[in-house]
Amino acid sequence: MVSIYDIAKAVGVSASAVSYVLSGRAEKARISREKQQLILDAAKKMGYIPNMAARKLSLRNMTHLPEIALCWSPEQHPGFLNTFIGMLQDMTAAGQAREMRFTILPCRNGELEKLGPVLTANYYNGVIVPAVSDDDIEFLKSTEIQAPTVLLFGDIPRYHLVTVDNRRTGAEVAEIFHRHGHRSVAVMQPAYRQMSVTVAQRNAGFLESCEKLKMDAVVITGEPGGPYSNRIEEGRALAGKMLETGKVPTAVFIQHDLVALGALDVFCGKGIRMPEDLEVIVYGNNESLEVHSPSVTTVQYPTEDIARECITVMAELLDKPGAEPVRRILETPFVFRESCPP
Amino acid sequence: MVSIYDIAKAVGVSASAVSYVLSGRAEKARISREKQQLILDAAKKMGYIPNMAARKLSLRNMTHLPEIALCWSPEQHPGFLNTFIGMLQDMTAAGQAREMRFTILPCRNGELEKLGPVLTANYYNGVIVPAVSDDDIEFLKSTEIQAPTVLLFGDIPRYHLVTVDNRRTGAEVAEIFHRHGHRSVAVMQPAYRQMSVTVAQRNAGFLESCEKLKMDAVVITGEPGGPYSNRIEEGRALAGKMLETGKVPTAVFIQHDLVALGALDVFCGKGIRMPEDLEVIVYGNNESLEVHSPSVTTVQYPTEDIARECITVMAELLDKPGAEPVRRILETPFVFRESCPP
DNA sequence: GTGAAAGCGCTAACAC
DNA sequence: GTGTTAGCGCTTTCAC
Repeated sequence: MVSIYDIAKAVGVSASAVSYVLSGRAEKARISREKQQLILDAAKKMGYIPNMAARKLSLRNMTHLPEIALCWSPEQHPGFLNTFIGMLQDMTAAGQAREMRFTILPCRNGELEKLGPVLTANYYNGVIVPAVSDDDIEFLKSTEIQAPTVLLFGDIPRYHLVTVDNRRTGAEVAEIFHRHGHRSVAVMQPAYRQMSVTVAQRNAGFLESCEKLKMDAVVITGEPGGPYSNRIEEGRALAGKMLETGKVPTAVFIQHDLVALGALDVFCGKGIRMPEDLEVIVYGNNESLEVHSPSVTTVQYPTEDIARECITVMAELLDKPGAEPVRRILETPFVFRESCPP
Repeated sequence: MVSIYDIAKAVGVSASAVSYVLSGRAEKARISREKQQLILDAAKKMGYIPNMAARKLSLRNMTHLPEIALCWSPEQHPGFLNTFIGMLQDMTAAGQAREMRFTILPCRNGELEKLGPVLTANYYNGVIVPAVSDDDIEFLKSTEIQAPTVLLFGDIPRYHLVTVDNRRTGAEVAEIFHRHGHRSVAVMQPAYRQMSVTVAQRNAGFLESCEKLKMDAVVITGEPGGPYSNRIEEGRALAGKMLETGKVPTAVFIQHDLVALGALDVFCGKGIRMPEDLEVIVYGNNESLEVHSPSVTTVQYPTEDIARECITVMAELLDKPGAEPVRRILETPFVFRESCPP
């Protein structure tokens, strides 16, 4: 890394001159025009990038805020990040949580391991991690993160946890279908490069309950790398697959909102009436499920609650570190609509 | 701010002992159990929060990445943040952009001013700002940000800009309506706490073209603080408002995807046929507009292109600072569907 | 106009 | 086991 000293040496001036020029306060020290240009050119040529850690450290007037790493995969729940930022803004504005700075560490599902060095280097005052796949959980288990760490999924005793009970959600959907007299049901889910543990848990909960309740259940899954350009297309394909099943189920639990939009489109196109011919429950928050015709019964991942809880827990942990690991299991509300009345 | 020295003094040990204990390397220095506990307790009681700037500075083995501030308002395009992170991940993985760290500075529309101190303190190697309201633009104009700064909206000559031509989009919609023989049209937009400049620009472009083309145009807008629980409800209300208009327009440009979902729901409910009775073009990316019945013609905010360009520009700026301000105006593609065929 | 030097809070090598 | 000390890269005061 090139520092102001390197530049100073190259140009033949002192480090402070470089500092003045590069932080735009040249006139304050009345550095000569030519010298300024020399320094600027050298900095550019040498690829100088100011070291913010050093800058912050020496800027004593500014209070330093805790820095939290938010590991994030774009494959996650797409609206969560936005909700999270909104909640942070609201809570700090209302004085409900101390101020913090969130830095996003992008990371694909299953590739949390790549963040290993950053996470273990104690670079952040806190860490928020969605442990989305088995590999991620494995990695976290084998890694000792010093900073207070809040998991969004994946239960590891020594870390804090803010999550929902996916298995129970799956089971509840099965119970509703059973109560409605269905004998043959299905669960539909898109393909994941690395199986998402949350999907797998809901799936397992659903299938277990089906077995207990003596309902036939088929699993309809996309193929990783299948010929779908997006989740809606995948939903269309999966709906086709479901309708080709020998005994077409009379109720289906669709685990992804966009997949649902595609599948519903196919169902409607084939004249399948919902809920009369087919009851549908969707796991997802996409607002359009509300205005769809028929309107769609959903189970919601409670993004706002999760975000609020996450921020609260993190804020508390910063103030009293070393607290006993917290486990907050939040409610996943059912919103009953036409596609599957209560 | 309490430092390890404060703790050391309070407990009566050396700072290095405190450092060892608090960063979990107590056994490495073989600090006695009791002393560890003493230090831990004191840190907790005194509300110690490690200063990450100091930590990073002294951890010499780790390379420091440029830190970019991403000012963000949750009222923005909701999926953009996610797209942005995905794009960042993809581009750095593919070696198309140097690695960077993005820190999110939450900030409501029109309240950019509150970030003034952070932005002008040279705390970040780069800044990305959506200047969404007139107040924001005013603030940016009057502020001198040293770090390379990329605007997502709002044209300020000394900063870089990656954006779309909203005025032209509005004009193009009007031209399409005119070509289709409409004489009476409408533009519909939700309420904003602070008027969004992008909405205002599309609005202006639309109205100007309407005037030029001699079409009657009404503006249907939500009231700030109106009785809508969400954008879909607001769309329903606005649709009602539109239908009460003396001369109901035969084509409408809806500036928000969720508002559109609400409005379309009302139109469908009233038996209004699209496109026969009413042509609809929506500004928005919500996927459900594709599967809506009728499917909806949209103009898309090109999130992926914007994100890619933004990252590219920022990466280049880091390597050669002081470059001439860049202006990248990206295309907003029309996707023609049933609600308004080409 | 310019450079030397102190110090921001922390880590880690080293001496005791 | 524990304390001393030398930086990390930068800003800023102060002497020249």
